[in-house]
Amino acid sequence: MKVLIIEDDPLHRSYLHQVISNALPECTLIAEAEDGLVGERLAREQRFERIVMDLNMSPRNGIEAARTIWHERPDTSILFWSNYADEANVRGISRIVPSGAAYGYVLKSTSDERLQLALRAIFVESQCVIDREIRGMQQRSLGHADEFSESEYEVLVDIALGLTDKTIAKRRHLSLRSVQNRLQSIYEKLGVYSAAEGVGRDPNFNFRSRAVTVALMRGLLNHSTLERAEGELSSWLKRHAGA
Amino acid sequence: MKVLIIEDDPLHRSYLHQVISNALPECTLIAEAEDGLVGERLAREQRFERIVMDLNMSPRNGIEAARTIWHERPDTSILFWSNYADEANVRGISRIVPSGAAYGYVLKSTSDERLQLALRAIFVESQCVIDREIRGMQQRSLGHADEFSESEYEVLVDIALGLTDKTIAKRRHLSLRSVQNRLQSIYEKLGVYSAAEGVGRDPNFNFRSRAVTVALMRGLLNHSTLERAEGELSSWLKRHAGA
DNA sequence: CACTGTCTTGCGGGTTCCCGCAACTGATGT
DNA sequence: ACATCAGTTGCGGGAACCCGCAAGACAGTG
Repeated sequence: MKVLIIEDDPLHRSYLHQVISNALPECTLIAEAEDGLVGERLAREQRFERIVMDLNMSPRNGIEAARTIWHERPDTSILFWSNYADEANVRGISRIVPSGAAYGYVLKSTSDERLQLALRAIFVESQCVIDREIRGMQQRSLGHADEFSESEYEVLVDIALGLTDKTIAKRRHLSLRSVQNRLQSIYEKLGVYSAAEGVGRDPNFNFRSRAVTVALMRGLLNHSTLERAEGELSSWLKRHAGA
Repeated sequence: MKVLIIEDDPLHRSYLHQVISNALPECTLIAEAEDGLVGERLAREQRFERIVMDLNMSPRNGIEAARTIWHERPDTSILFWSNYADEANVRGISRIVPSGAAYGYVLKSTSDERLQLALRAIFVESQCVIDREIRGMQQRSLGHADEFSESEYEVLVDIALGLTDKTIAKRRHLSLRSVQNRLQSIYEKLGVYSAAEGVGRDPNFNFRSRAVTVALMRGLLNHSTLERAEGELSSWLKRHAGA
């Protein structure tokens, strides 16, 4: 059995190395990569099927690396080991995980034992292991009324990128009014209408830009989501430059 | 000599502990705190005059802890040891450092030797040590034309919080038009007017909300700055509820 | 089939934003 | 005293935003 570690912090890397060799004595090779790019390369060249990786790395964060790795070998088992329980991360991962692949999401703050259990469950039993905190967040954001539908999420990203209603409409193939409807429900779900639990709409606020920071503070959006979206946007803008 | 470590990551904490005992053999006591609150308490109760602390912690991040610690004992020497070189952090620190206090800002990615040198320089020689990357950023943001004046920065924070022009004017005691002037220069300095180095203003963009994310991606604003500002805002809103 | 709930689109209009233009203040330098 | 330059304020207007209202589309249900 071979395991690949992709993690930029050297301390965390060596800690992981040690925990893995404890939890998986049958492991014969533990390789390390310090960012997403060399991680992708090692996974491809040495055909790793078991990977533990961090999410917040630069250049090339964990989600992007996982995307290309899973694209090349969909049966790879990946354990994400991250500091944060951002909804942006969870959403990003659930968008790219191939059906049938074993994966896990464990917070760095969990105990040694939990981490070891997760390692065995994923790499030996091919089970999926999601930390309780993450699951909780998935439920909360999925079950309740303030769930974000995929289309609402897209529009949220677009206003964060700073697009006008009109441009969003063009990009997402909607009418102007539909975009604005989505905006209204986004504002409502983000609770942007009033700072202090008031009922009415607070005339002190510009809902649009407040929505952006609220989404960021809630972890609904994060740095790398935005960078990725920015890239997609600029290529779209080039394609539609004439229009 | 006694040193206090304030750092939430246990691995980084023990690493710091080890490096400190190496670099400062004359040190007789090394205490550890895992967040800003207990850090403040320990510093107060046991009268630490030398502190190494992380910036990104919750609850109570490094800057807030440093503020209260310096408030109680302005001669404390503090070495900030952080992952990021955000302008928000640098700005936040330079706002609270008492005149004459020795402090340092070192990135976690620097080598052992540099960290050890910094420790001796600050805690033994009472010098200030700022990592080259940070200095570079200070220069870039201060020397060039795209420096942000303090007043512009305030307005930037306000639009990130989602205030309307009118409310910003009331809060900052300006006319409406002055606020908008500041906005214009902010937009210009952030380079929000066009995605692809065009000259004119891109009608696809809503400059206001784009400015927020650009500022965040550049590290001009960050999570904890915004939380702090949000708190100040809500108390201001309460005071001026009737007006 | 009728009923209901969700989603979309158009219309109209009040409000806010964005900004060019021009006048005024105040500080600085020669 | 005069010129200059940065910063502030008012005015006016075009564009964008926010949203209530109502009409249509479409799926699921009894």
